Amino acid sequence: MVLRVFNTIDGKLEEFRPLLDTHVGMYVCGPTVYDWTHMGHARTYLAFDVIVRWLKFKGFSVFYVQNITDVGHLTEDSAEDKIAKKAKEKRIEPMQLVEFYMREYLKDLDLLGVERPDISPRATGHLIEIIEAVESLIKKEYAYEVNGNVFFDVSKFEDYGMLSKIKPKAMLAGSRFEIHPDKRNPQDFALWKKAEKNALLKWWSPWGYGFPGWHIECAIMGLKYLGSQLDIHGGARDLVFPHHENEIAQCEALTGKKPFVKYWLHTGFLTISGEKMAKSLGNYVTVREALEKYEAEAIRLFVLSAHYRSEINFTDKRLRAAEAGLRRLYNTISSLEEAMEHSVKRKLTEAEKKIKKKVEKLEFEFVEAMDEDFNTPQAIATLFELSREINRFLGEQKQASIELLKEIYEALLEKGKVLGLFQRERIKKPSEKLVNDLVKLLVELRENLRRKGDFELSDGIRAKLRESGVVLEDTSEGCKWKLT
RNA sequence: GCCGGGGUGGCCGAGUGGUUCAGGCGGUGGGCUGCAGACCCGCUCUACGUGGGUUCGAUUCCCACCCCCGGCUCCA
Repeated sequence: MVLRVFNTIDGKLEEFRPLLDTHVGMYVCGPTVYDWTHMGHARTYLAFDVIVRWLKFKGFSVFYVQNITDVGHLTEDSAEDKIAKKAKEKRIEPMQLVEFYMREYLKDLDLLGVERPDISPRATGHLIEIIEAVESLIKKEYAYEVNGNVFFDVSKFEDYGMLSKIKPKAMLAGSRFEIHPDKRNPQDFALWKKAEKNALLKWWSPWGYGFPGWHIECAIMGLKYLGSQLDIHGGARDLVFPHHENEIAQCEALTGKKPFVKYWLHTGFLTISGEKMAKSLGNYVTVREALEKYEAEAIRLFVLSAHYRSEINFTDKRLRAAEAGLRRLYNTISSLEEAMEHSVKRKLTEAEKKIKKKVEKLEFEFVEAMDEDFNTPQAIATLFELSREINRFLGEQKQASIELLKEIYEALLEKGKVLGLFQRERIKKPSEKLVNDLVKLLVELRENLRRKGDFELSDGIRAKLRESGVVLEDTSEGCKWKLT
């Protein structure tokens, strides 16, 4: 079956064919690491995690690059580097701040079960490449230098606006941006910025001390690791303009190869109370906070219960619903595991042939759903249907064929894995608290038996517990216990 | 203002020119249970923003309108 993906650049579904038969070069814009990762970010990375998993499931080899931006991102009001600003506040080295939040970011995604990209290159590790690229763009007359700033001349790039459908002339209409006096045209964007004398983040360049503009780092790292043409480039919707539009301009101007990216994939926003979750709006929930309240796989099920391009609203009710749904799926898995323990080796009965067929049909529907632009909500629906069929089957059968149960079990787990589900450690190690609670319960129960004079049973409990390493001591102040 | 995306049953959320359909959560009735839970079955009124149009037939296509969200150099 063919995979079809929705390409932002022409706004429609297209058959997915990588440039080199089964090899996929994929780039996703990573975070600027100056603060905790929030659920809005997680939504995007979770979506692309499933996209990568599905591509691999389909037999593609995927080379996945996701950058870490650690310089060049400016605040709106003071035009100060976000990282430098925060580092100043905290009185620490900017790269110390970067290192901290980068590690926490990776940890957050690990906790959510997101597979790491193949490489996570950092902007500051590519200053040489960036400077070279800027020089080259100047030489090709796509860029110009004024007072230590280098700008990309948008008027030289004919296709500008092809991704976002924004016309350069119309751009200024609702603009909230103050135009830099050195720009030839208001829509030109900075490739290299002159650094203030006391700037914490600055590097020497042919134009003096400065730092890279926001869009160039992704462009250059994309080219460096994936070549002049990428199969997939992704990110959230808000990156379409200007970030991705500018990447196209820079890369195509630089390499002369079109298109820079074959398939542009963009995720919808995670909202909260119907509004975009964003740092600047202050309405965000960090991944860490979410994980304190909800299990990682419940968060995942919640995110995947809406299509990746749709908006999804973060509410407690929905997370709880996801938890309940997940519990249901896990119940089926447990039932299957239990059934396998007393299954038999024999030919399939009629009922077994029937369930086998149903499972195969639902597996097919799962694949169909995922092939249609990674339709996870529909894929999840087939998982629930599968669960219901299995529950019904197991309820009716006393024993079943071991081969069949194994087959069903593996089918279910495999589909779950593609979505990053059912990875939970199911053999739970008892927590200290649980042991305490259980022993306390037994002790109380035993006290009741002793009061009733049932010493045979109460002594039996004591003996059994001793075998398990729990020693009970009946004292005048009541029963005390300890572990051997 | 310009440009996108969207409005589906109590809540969430897929989908489609037509006959049985999503799916989940919640509620409710029943089955199974000594009870509870899990699980299964049923129900949750004419579900598809409003008004037109095309069509034998539209939630799905076209037009207009209303509302929501987003982008228009901070953003995943």
